[in-house]
Amino acid sequence: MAEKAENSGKAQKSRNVERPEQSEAKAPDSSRRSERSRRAIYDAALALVGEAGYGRTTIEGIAARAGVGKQTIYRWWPSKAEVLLEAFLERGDRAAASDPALPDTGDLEADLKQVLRATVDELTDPGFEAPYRALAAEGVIDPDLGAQFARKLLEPGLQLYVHRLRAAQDAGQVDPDIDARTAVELLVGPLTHRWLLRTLPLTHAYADSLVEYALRGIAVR
Amino acid sequence: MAEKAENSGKAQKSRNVERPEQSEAKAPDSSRRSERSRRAIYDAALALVGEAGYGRTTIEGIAARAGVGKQTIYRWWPSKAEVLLEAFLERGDRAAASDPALPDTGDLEADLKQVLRATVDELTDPGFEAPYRALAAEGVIDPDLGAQFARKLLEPGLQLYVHRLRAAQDAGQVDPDIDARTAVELLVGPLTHRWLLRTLPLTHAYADSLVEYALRGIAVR
Amino acid sequence: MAEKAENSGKAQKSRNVERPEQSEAKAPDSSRRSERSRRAIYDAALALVGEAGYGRTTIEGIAARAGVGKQTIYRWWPSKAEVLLEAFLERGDRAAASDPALPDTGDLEADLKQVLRATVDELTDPGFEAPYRALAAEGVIDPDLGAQFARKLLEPGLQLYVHRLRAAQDAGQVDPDIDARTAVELLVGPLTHRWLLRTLPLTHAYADSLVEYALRGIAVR
Amino acid sequence: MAEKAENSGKAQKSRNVERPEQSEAKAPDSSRRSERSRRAIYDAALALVGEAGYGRTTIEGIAARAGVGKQTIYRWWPSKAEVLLEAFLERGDRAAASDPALPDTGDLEADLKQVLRATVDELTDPGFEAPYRALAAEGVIDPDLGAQFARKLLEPGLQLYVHRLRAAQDAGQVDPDIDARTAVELLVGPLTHRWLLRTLPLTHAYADSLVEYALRGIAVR
DNA sequence: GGCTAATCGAGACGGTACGTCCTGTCTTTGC
DNA sequence: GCAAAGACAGGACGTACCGTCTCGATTAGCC
Repeated sequence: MAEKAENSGKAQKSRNVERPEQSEAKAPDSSRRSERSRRAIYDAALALVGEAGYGRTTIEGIAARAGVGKQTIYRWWPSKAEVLLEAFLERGDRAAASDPALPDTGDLEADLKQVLRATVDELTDPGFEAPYRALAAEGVIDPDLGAQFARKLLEPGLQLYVHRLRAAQDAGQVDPDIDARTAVELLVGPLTHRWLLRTLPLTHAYADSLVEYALRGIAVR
Repeated sequence: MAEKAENSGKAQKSRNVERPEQSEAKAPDSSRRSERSRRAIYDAALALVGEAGYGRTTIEGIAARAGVGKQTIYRWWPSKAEVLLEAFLERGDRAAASDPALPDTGDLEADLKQVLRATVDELTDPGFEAPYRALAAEGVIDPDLGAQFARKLLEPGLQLYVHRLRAAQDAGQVDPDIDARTAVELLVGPLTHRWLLRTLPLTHAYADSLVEYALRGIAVR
Repeated sequence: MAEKAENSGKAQKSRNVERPEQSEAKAPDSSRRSERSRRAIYDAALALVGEAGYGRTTIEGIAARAGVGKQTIYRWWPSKAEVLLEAFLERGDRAAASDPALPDTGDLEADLKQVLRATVDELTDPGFEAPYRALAAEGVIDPDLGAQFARKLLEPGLQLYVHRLRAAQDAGQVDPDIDARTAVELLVGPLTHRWLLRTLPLTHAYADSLVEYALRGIAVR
Repeated sequence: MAEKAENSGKAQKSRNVERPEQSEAKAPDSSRRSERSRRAIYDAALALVGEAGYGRTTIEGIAARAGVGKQTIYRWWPSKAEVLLEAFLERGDRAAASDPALPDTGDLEADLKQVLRATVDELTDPGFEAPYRALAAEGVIDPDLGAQFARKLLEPGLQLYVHRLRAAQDAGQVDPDIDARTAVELLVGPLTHRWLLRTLPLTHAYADSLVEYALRGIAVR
């Protein structure tokens, strides 16, 4: 506990990192930004969250570990959470780029089971879990950050499922009247539910059951 | 964001709220506890979380608003999150007690749609949402609190669904080989997913779709 | 150089250390004040000013050296300068108490020469000089502090001279029409001038000359 | 209070403003110096010290107000105090040049009273007082700056008094055995004392008294 | 009259200290 | 002996400046 001052409301979020040309007040000049510092901050942030947890990770701590002045963090990010989000995206882009699509062997059930099992493994991987949980939790509270979290981190992954299901619909394996997006959530929603809320253990068997039940729900009648 | 010092790990300090008699060091005598202060603290905590958000709610603030010494809070709760959890339980017990079971009209689909729609309404009710989100987020990060959150707040509700589904199985409306618990998560998982992660709006139509898809998945073949 | 934020204008000076009963806003309860911390802060402040100079002495440094939280300093003093002023007074009270009057051997010139020579020695004593200069300089800039400096530190000493001169007037050694106070300043003004402004070295010979010239100026005609 | 980092000691850094040709490292080429910037900096420095006080005047503030880069200040001056000192000298040179000698009507007492009264007026003139006090205070703490302050600002003025007194000695109005320099300090020392240390108000009447007492002290016997 | 080198405005950088806020502990006083 | 009150050591917050460094863009002074 013991959070000090939620920045919600300050709202200079998403300031000008992406659109530096239209700022009204006092935008830093991103063309002169130190790439070295940016990377060092990402590394320090991810490392500290992994070691100490989100709540015990401080901006001062990140700055010190990165060998950077505090102002360099405050200049470019509006909050600790956004530092972590960008750090995560930077890392995630590589992962996403390396495997841009879900497998399609023609056997939808086998493909989905494989992917959901892999997701279970990822969500229980210690190195991945800590910062991801931290971000998710922060997004639960802060609508602004939550929206970014969903859009930048979650949606790209969900769209892969949507494409795979549409392919299955085209192949006549899934009811064409089904909304693919809702069907995707039928799969990943329960998984996320167990992971976030810790109601029951997250296992491969559970992943398999979900695929089976969900596919029955969306099968061609 | 901007939480200061996560209590993660510190939380399992004494836990003598529930078992004050076996404590090792110096348990306060709960028989002399001020009921007046306890209630005032709950009220203040819920009010402040609603007004300022979880992160901007402080123990000092709760104490001041409740007209109570800080030590009175530290004496009886190990963390800000647990104060809020108990405050919520206190309030929720009344709600749960007032309506202890899901409706059973014989029409499973109609019953579930009604309940899920009501859940959607509850999750988007401003007075309810703020502290509930705060607790959920805290539980996402803190395994200890998360376990309590799941056990005390979530499970009782989920069990109502399980009972209703078992009744439907007994009535031959649902495949008897289906695991009722997993089926429940097929319903509430996606709902929770949208609520927590804000991927898409949470609507009655979505609740209806979930019921339809899920029921097809668990229907008698 | 590089002073950061002069407190002039903030003006919550002389808050309630002396009159804790009439405060309007949020006066700390001085009856519960830690004597231990107070003394440690005085010691640390004087030591640091002596070692590093006034400008390089920081509140954080004083707090750290005294083993005290910063807030304990901010709670009781409005500025670094006032900490030092009180530290100095605490020390000075003992000195003043030990020798409450100027010598009176009947020979005014000899008495004054002795006292002024002693003053020269004091003003050039390294341990005494650093904090005294620091306070004087701060008082030069800050009218509020300067007034306190004059009233609490300077005036008591000047009054000793006034009494001695009045005794000399009563003894017929000094023109009774002379204003004793002005005569005192004729003696100590030039001394202070050389010390503060460093125009020329401060020596016993200079002290003697001042006494001679000044006594000629106020002698019985 | 709240000065941040006194530059004491750092001040003798390069001093290449006056001797740019012998520097060891990399002296800036003063022939290419921007006169425009130099004046703008002086103006900004004096204005800010007058408006906000010495402690709240920052190098960044001077640069911003002067429309100048920070480095332009750091390139040519070793400290904030020296900027102010030079700004003052620039202004003072004009004043000194316009009236290079004390009046000599033959009536020493009248001449001195006139000059001391004028000094009193100057020292209480708001526009003059703020930066002059600031410099004096800085010189009280920083020996290096204090020496410059005395040599460049004070001594020229004091020498005018010395010359006038020597003239009076030659005219047989003052004891020829008196040290003129000490006699000058007998006059201006007490005045400065009251001004710097704020013991009592600085008035024309006080100036007159000082002249009278001092002249009696140095009169021909 | 073009070349070149240094100064210029600008401002990002690694730092330090600020003064505030809150933590969790401890002590005093009253009930 | 719990409670209200609040002082305490500690530590992070976000801000303000420090003095250094690095960017183009003038702008000399020398060819």
